[in-house]
Amino acid sequence: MVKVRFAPSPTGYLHIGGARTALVNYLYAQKTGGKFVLRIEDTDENRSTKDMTAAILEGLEWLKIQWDEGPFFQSERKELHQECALKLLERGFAYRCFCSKEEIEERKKRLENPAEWKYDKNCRAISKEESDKRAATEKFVIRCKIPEGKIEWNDFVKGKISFNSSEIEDFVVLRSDGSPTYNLSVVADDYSLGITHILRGEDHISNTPKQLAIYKGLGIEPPLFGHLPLILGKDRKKLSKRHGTTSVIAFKKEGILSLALFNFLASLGTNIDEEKCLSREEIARRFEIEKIKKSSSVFDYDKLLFLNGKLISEMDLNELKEELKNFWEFQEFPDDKALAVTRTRSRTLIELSKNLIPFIKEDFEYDESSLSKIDKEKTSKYFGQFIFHLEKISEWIQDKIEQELRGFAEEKGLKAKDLIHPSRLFLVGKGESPSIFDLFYAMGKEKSLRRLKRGLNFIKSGGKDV
RNA sequence: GGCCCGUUCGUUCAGCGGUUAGGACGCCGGCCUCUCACGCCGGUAACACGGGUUCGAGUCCCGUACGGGCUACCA
Repeated sequence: MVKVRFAPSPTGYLHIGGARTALVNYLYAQKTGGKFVLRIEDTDENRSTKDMTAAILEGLEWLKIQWDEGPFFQSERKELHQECALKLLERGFAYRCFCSKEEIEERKKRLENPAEWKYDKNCRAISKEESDKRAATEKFVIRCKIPEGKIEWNDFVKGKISFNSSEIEDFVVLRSDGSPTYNLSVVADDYSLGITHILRGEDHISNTPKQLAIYKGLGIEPPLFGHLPLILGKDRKKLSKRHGTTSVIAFKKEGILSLALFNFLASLGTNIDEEKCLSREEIARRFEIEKIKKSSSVFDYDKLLFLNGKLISEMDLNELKEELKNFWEFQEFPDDKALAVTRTRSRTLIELSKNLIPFIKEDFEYDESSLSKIDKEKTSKYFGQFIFHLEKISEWIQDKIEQELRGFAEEKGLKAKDLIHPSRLFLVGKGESPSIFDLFYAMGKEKSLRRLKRGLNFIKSGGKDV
């Protein structure tokens, strides 16, 4: 059975790149009926925090990327990792290295090009007896012995990838303080958890030969590897957790819907529909790991907004209401009619809620430029009568309102616009809104007339609210 | 610098030896119209370059250029 994992290190919020990796793993597990494991790689004492762990879980939960097992914490599995290091040592695939950091630094500096430094295998030659003896009194690290030849694997995203062993140094698997190093922990955990496929960012490609060496040293079968192209920012640089604006939770706060982000992430590098939002189930059904692109893609916020806007206009109304609640700060909640006329012109929940405010809040301000555009003279002269006409309407629906408005305009020799524009400004405080008749209808007779009267007073008093 | 990976419109996804190189976002224009959106219609725009292989190459191979990743007793 397929078993995959997402193994973030809690040194920052869940960002877009991590979420994408998690998503691909999740989708692959869903598609194959396998299991998806969550493991927190919190072995970096200094940088890992509980808060960040919680933040990552929050991000995953919000996106509804559900894991089947875990979260496991790498920091709680140190003994296992150490056992593996010892086993490597016993089997002769690792050795103690007594070189101090200073000594290494010294030798490195002597190189014509220190950047090309790789551990010089100085301690590989030390005999077992001597090593055991020195171990009692000296500090040491354990290094993995990289075998001669080539290390290669058939990456199921990238195809065949090959490294020359000479390019890989005998890296540290166990530090001088006895703590395991990343590559060792990963292998030990992936193996003990029974991970069958490792799907991770391509920034891990260079770790793979090292991990393969450990698998070999341990005498165990390695899983299959697939390296996903990275998601790049507009500058075509790796999108990283250092870019605060890429945090998943930040998108939530910006009024992006979880399903929209889910769709957007799923569409990157895959042939999954990007014209409209699909359900999570449908995405999993369509997901094909073999079709993931080899090249990286740029994060396009406009596309996300498009998807989000589309979802807002088309999703189930009750669900939309639930989502909106997180962004709504007034006691009274807008009704279905108000939602119906504003949703198609809102790309985020924040926009939606802004568009809805005039339906609830009475004392909004009038937009300066829209205010300057209306004819104050005509408005003062005719609006009182216009309001009077509206008041007479018994059945408050679009057709009747329109009939009345146009009729009144004609009667007074006005253009419909002369009534529509001020009405719009008085109803929502700005120059843009749904169709005026829809707006009147959605707002209801009572509220509409109250706003109209307030507006008229405002104009008559020369710009003072009364 | 070294090693690894990549390269189709500005962005994104198709195309998997023979296509007028297609869709979407964005942008531009039009329709609708009371505004802004939505929607609909139309337009703009790409196979990085050079060699091969082949009757024929965006599709296969090799270089070059460019881009990215990694290069810790971090994960």
